[in-house]
Amino acid sequence: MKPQDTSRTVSKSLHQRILSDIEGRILSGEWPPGHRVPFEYELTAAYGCSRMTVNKALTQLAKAGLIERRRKAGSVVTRPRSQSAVLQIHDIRTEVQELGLPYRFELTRRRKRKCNADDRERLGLRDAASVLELACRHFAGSDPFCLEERIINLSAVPEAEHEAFKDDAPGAWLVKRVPWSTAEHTIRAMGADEEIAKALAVAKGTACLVIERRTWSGEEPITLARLTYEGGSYALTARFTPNRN
Amino acid sequence: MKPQDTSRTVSKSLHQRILSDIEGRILSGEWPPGHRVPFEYELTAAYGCSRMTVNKALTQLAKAGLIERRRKAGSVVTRPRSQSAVLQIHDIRTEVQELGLPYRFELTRRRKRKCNADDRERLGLRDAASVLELACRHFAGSDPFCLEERIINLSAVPEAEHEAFKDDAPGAWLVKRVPWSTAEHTIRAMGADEEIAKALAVAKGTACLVIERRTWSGEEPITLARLTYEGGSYALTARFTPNRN
DNA sequence: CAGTGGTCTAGACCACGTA
DNA sequence: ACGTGGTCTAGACCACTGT
Repeated sequence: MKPQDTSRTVSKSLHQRILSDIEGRILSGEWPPGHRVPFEYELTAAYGCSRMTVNKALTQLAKAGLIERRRKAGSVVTRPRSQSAVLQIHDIRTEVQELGLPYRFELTRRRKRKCNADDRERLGLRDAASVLELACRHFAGSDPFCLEERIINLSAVPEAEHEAFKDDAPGAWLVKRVPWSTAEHTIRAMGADEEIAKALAVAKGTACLVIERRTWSGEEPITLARLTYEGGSYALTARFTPNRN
Repeated sequence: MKPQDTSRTVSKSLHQRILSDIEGRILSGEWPPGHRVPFEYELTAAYGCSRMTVNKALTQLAKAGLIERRRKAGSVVTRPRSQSAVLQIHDIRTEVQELGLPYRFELTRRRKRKCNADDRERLGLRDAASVLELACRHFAGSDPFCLEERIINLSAVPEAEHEAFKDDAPGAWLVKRVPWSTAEHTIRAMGADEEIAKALAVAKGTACLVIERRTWSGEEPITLARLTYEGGSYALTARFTPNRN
């Protein structure tokens, strides 16, 4: 591996440049999950530095969860993690199954369109990028559990355009394919309007928990999802240990 | 500084032991905010190791935000951070003032009592520890903004017993004094019952956002807070960049 | 100016896990 | 058994910053 162009990233320390280089290759998809990262001695040769320096970079990447390291076998790029690792939102299928209920979902809307001003503002899209607009209902047993409305940035995830979302719901499908680096959640309570009341089979005005999640890979926006849960049947848990290792 | 007793923490690497030792002194309050951490060369002598090893520990503590490092001046223990650094819940006073509204709060309940079974289960208290039970209304202008119900573990924070909470609301007071290491939030939507409707001056059944926050310092439970906001006027934002530095 | 942290080196030994 | 990562050393030079 040759060091990437680092003309923009001057004045950083060497181990940080090595870290950024590798992180860039992983987030860009050049090194997909399962790809073997060069051994320490290979990086040592590539960057012309000592082993301690590349070790520092690789150790940090491992702590960040981007790679897994094993003696003798070397380091490999990790599969994209579910968001649950950070904010304990499980994949909805898992959530439902942990309640001991059978899970199914149905896709209720699926169309490709140019992004509008609202999308651009909320997801930070540029110009007239294409997005895939989806809606989906998740069921726990025979009851609607969650209403999902989502747009996917097709310039970031072009393969979504021809995906039928038969086996995996859009969220689960994305998590499997796209490594994300930043997620922002906005959470609020809202009385169900007519449309939501109908979709979730609750009375109009019922308190609902609304979670909007925006996800980026590096600087590139990936998806914007709005999940609406009936308030009484759902709570969100987030546990933090600030930055500790 | 002498290395702490590490009989329980065998088989950890040396830099991890150094890190744990210092972290323990900070979280226990033995080294309060502003306290100067020993220089690297002092730790080198105390632990009989090389400078790289203590540097690794101190660098991690700085990344975790427990200490701040400055050349020539050494490292000092950081003031306890507001939770906003992690989950962007600001101190309520700040939240209100950012809306451009005058802030005030009133304490509506304050009593010391033995903890009951419910407290023990929810906060992980042991035996018959004493707790301080508080309730508090926060106002934005003349409108109630948030209802806060809280218990504080008096064995962890004994000085709370004689605190009047005149200038600082209980949450702000705690953040200033107690360094926390872990926080867990549970978030749900709930229709306002009679009591909440009255306290927040909204109609019964209005969708409200309820945040329960449990906080620990190391293993010791500190406080359990329940914050209830009127749904339409409030949203919570959390942004994550998983462990990246 | 002097003292501290930031970074890096060129070695070393060991533990672990795979082959 | 052997190759890799995990850890540590005893130096070094430099940048920053407070005095």
